[in-house]
Amino acid sequence: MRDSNRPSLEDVAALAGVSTASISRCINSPQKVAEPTRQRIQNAIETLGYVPHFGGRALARNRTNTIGAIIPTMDNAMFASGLQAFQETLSAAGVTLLVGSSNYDPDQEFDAIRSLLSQGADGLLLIGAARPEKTQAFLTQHAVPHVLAWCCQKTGHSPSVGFDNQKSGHDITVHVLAHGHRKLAVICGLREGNDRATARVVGIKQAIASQSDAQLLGLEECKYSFEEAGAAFAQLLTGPEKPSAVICGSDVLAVGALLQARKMGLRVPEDISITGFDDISLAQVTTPSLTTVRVPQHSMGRKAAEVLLALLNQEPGQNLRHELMTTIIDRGTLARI
Amino acid sequence: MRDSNRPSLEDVAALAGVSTASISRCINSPQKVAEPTRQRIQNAIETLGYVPHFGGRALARNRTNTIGAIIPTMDNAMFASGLQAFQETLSAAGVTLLVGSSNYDPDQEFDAIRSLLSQGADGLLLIGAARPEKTQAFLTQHAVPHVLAWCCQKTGHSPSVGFDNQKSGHDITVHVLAHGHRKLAVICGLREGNDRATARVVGIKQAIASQSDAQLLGLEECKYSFEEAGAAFAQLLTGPEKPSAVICGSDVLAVGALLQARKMGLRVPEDISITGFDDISLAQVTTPSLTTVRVPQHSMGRKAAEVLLALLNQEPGQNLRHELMTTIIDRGTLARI
DNA sequence: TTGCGGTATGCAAGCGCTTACATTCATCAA
DNA sequence: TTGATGAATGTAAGCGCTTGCATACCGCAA
Repeated sequence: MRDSNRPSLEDVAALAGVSTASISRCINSPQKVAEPTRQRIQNAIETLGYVPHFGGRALARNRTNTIGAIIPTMDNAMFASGLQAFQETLSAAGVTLLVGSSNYDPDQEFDAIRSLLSQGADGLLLIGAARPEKTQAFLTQHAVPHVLAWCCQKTGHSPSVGFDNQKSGHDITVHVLAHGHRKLAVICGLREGNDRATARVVGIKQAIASQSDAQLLGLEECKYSFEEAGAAFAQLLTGPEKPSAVICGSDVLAVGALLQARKMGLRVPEDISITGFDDISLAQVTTPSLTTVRVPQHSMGRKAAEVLLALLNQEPGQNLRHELMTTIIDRGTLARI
Repeated sequence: MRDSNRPSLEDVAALAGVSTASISRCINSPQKVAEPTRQRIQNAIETLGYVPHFGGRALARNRTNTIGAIIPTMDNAMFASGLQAFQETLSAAGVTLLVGSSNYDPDQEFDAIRSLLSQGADGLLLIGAARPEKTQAFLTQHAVPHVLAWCCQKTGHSPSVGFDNQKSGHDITVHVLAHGHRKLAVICGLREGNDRATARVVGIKQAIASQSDAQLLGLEECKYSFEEAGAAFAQLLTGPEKPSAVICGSDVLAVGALLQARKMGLRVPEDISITGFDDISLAQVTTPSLTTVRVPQHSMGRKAAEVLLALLNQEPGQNLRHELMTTIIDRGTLARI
């Protein structure tokens, strides 16, 4: 789009025989322009194939109609469908999505934030609530409109759309305990800088602690990959006491564990139970399919977009904290003892 | 970022005691500015927390350093990891990614193209080669730098980075035939407007045709969902003759078929073989895991970004057509007869 | 000392659009 | 008929940045 013969407002104005102001009005608030003129302008626009110049517009309006989202990764499906819903909602409102990824690294996230803002993002979608002081300060200093997703803020000042990770971790654990399991183990993602993973574990531990005869035999942290999760699973089974259930902080981890269990000749759930978290499409596909926690990704993405748009349009009286509910999906990897 | 107290170049200039031109130079080509001045400017920038204004810059330069990608959907993992690699490569070059989605609909794709361009995208990533005349004309008329991915163009004038869908469809079919299968059936995505799906089927049919005693018992088209694929699979088994192998145009379809087969009490691959396409993570997770065609998503995404960047920088002598190779991954859903 | 070449910096003209304000013109009540 | 009113349009001043050109300055050879 850098052909020098790109038509400008002026060209359209000349063709239509009106001033540039009228063209601009015709585009941005058509009702301010008389019908016949509007027709003439429309024609001129079409014959020239005129498209408003983004930079000019952004400069004059001081607004880009662009929103940035920074997600840990698109590689696994953990965020994909939430992001898809987010994008669709924005798109329907004429706003475009800029994406950046952080690879679960706070520094990379900070860079991505700066980069997206310098690319003109009017607002941001961020995952989770925990971030370094530096990042937080930057957001505050620049008064960046933003919403946090995949988490829910009871306190703090950022709008958020998500669910209570700790409670969900607690819930699934209670569910596992209710199935009679007493010797548990946990596989979770790297918790440093990842408040969702951290909160889930807190919830899990809490539930275990409140059941006097239950014990946590081991906890392994690893990256979100089948291989690492498999290794973590193997590690958990090296001790003298074997867990009867392994609670995983994500479906990706659970699937890695499941695959490894099979490799080790363990039957799931007869020999050992495994639970996941997220309910991404992987979960319904394994054999047996995964008992897991369903996260309402789609509605979360949509709602997050709505909140952010409301924020940008300064719509008053909006509820800026949305807590969505997770559900336990009972499938085949959790046995009753 | 629309706080009125956002510092501008002028503010920085005042603080540093130099002209705005020097600041601009200091940012864009530091070697043109003497060391002590540069120091002073840097300080000023930091203390003010100055960030260049995107619109101003875009206007003056007539370039946004932004690239748009329009993919059918992020919902399933089919494009996610390619997109991730694309984004990472762009990001390393200081370019930001805008995303749009088409839902496999040419009209939506056209809208997305216009929208991304009007958002200032310097170039575009598009999936596949087939698009309506209208869209094609638009791209040509506006001289939009773009690269096609997930396909490879032998002719035509658009740069492309991808693989030969037809050949890959042919290959997997030959592979199936080599396992002794003679009664085949196919499940593919909706082919209208989807040249990848179409080409794969062409390749499949071609391979079947060249083996005189092989026959194609049926072909079902459906959306990329487990449910629809399951229904398609069931449909294929209603005829008097049953296929011994079902070739699927995507892993999502294959998994849907696999799930349905199990539901119908069919053992895979003993009673019926199933093959997939794409090798997304789903494929290694099912039981048995999926025999499929691996698409080099990651290198495709990276390469596509490289080509597009070269295009934008007018780097000469670049090879603008890249054909990557697919590989057949033999896992557990294809039996030898 | 003078003049030259080269480097560091400043000046100011845009880039394409939006919008407050000014102008024009038709309409209508007094 | 006249002045007030308001709708439709035009005028022109920016928005914040880049960049070609002009200027100032320095060191050095003649």
